[in-house]
Amino acid sequence: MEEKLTIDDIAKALNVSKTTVSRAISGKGRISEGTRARVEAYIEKHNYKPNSIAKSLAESKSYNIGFVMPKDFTITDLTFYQKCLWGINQVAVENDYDVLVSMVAPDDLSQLSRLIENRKIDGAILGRTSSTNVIERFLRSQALPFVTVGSSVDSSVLQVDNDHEAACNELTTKLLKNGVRNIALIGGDTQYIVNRNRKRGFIRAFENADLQLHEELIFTEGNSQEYVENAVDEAIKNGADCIIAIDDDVCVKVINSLEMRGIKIPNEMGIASFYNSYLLENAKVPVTAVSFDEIKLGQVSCKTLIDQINQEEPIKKVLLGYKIELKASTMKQK
Amino acid sequence: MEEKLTIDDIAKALNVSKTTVSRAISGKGRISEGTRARVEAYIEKHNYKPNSIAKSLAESKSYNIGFVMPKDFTITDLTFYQKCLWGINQVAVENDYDVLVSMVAPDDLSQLSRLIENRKIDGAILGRTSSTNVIERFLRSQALPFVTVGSSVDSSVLQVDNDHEAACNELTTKLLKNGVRNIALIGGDTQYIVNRNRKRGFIRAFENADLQLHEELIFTEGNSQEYVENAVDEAIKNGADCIIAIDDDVCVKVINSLEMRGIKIPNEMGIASFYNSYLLENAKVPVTAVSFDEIKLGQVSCKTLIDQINQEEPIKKVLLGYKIELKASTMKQK
DNA sequence: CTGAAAGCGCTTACAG
DNA sequence: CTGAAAGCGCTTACAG
Repeated sequence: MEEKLTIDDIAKALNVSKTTVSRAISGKGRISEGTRARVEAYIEKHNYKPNSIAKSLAESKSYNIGFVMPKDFTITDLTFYQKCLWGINQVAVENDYDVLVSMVAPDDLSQLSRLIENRKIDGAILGRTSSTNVIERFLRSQALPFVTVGSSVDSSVLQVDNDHEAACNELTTKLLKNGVRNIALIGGDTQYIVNRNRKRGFIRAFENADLQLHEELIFTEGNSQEYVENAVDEAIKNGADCIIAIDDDVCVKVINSLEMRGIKIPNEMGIASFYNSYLLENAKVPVTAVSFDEIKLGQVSCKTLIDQINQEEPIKKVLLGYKIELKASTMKQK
Repeated sequence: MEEKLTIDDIAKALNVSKTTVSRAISGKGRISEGTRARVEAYIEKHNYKPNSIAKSLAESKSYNIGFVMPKDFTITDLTFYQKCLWGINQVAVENDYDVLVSMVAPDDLSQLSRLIENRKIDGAILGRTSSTNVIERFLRSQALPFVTVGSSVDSSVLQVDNDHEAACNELTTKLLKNGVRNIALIGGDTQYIVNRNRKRGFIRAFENADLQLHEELIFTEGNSQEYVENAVDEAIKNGADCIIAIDDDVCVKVINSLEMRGIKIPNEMGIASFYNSYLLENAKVPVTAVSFDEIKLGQVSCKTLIDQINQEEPIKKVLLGYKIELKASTMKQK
């Protein structure tokens, strides 16, 4: 391997000053087209790559952003984060940033705080928001720019989210139009805002359609196997004709529960879900589901963050769209 | 927020030189216990945090390691990587490193190469190895220290792996002792070394037991729905009495296929799998499976890498253990 | 045991 | 449009 070139080497070789070389590279400050081109040609030819650490030190910027994800993820979350990360990374790279991963728990922000103390990141993207917004408050106390993926209870926070409320509202409305009336909503922890928003959309659909909401069919305080099984039992007992699962993981549990109880999908019970992930692929019946563009979500949140880091007046709140696909799981056969 | 302290501030406040402060912090070089303690006390009191970027520049080290994962992951992979990452991160932090994530494809090493060009990482951990070992060769050409999680075809590479061959061998042996004879092996792409190793362990079990291996029951060239379904059909046709799935994802597909064909587990067909992940939780029958300690794998590979970065003569190849749990899916009821 | 000084490789006021 | 010089905040030979 050849020795790494420095800006100094280039300056000497080209008989100009380091300042000039630096300007030619960054494009900042006045510089004649001629010199710029000469420098560029030299760089191209000798495959010069600036030392990003030196740049960082001089500019007091790390050119890294942190993607903060919770330690306690479910499998659905995981694929979600992964796709998000993919989008984030794409935009980050385009803007000359790299992405550091940080795993936190509400009671353990040590990893994140270490990253900040060490000045390793210029900003952060929060993968999950909760109603306690501890992480948001922490980041603000550290004066670190950040964006949340998912809505925050704190409206002053930059946030990029799917429009979960509208999505759940539209899904529910479609199902109601399809003829079911006693729709159950199962799963989720209303500590998380995403679940609150879906619930709100669900309730609103009944209001808009002037139909009676069945409170006794709402089970939104858990995701565990036991919780879901129990919810399914209750739903059946209370006359549900359709179940909306809060995510694909819960959906799989619901499907298994129904199967064990000998209840046929869709004729005896309709099923719909959120995310339309890999998990539904193995289901016997194609499942009606809302899907989101997680990669886009990552891209937009990353762009928003970088704009903020660069003081470019980012938009405060962005809501992305969704797609609803009605499939066999909610189409009764005559 | 108060202004960030620098080593210079401390030196002035304490009436010593920067050199001394630096030494007190790093522990390198001779320094009297008294001054060391004074510096330490000051640091503690004023919550001084060194600027890691300046340190990086002075030492030409980034104190970052890259975790390289493939773009084209399956869901099983994903949870695997996640746990691994968790272990890696733990050890990294203990050693003052942070972890950058890089996603690559065999035909697109751009992200990784960018990270290296920008000197953003001091070493890398490869999450997946393939028989083409393109990434290994690339990293070597860049003279970057690295470790593979999983075995490499290139024996000169530092590698940390589960002992897949022994694991599959022991699993197969146990099943044979249990009385089944016509064991099928389904799933996996022998381009990946892990799958080759398992296959080898599988074959060896038959040799050791002096039993006839059924070549027509081996289907190790794919993971897709179609491939697995077809393999299951063939296996049934060829008289299999037990199926070993190459991973939990394949296992779920196998279970679904069997169910659709009305074949009962375990009485008509035994089932066993690898990883024992979340995916098996929703199965109706508890599934016999080999499980690994992915977090440990991450920890060990990270330690190995850091040792290499620090020129501390790491071990060339480490094989970690496994655990086999026999469950209902392979216990015929009388 | 301690310090003055040079260096890591960039950026950026400031002066021309 | 261009350059000399100072600075970002550390580390580390070298000398004492």
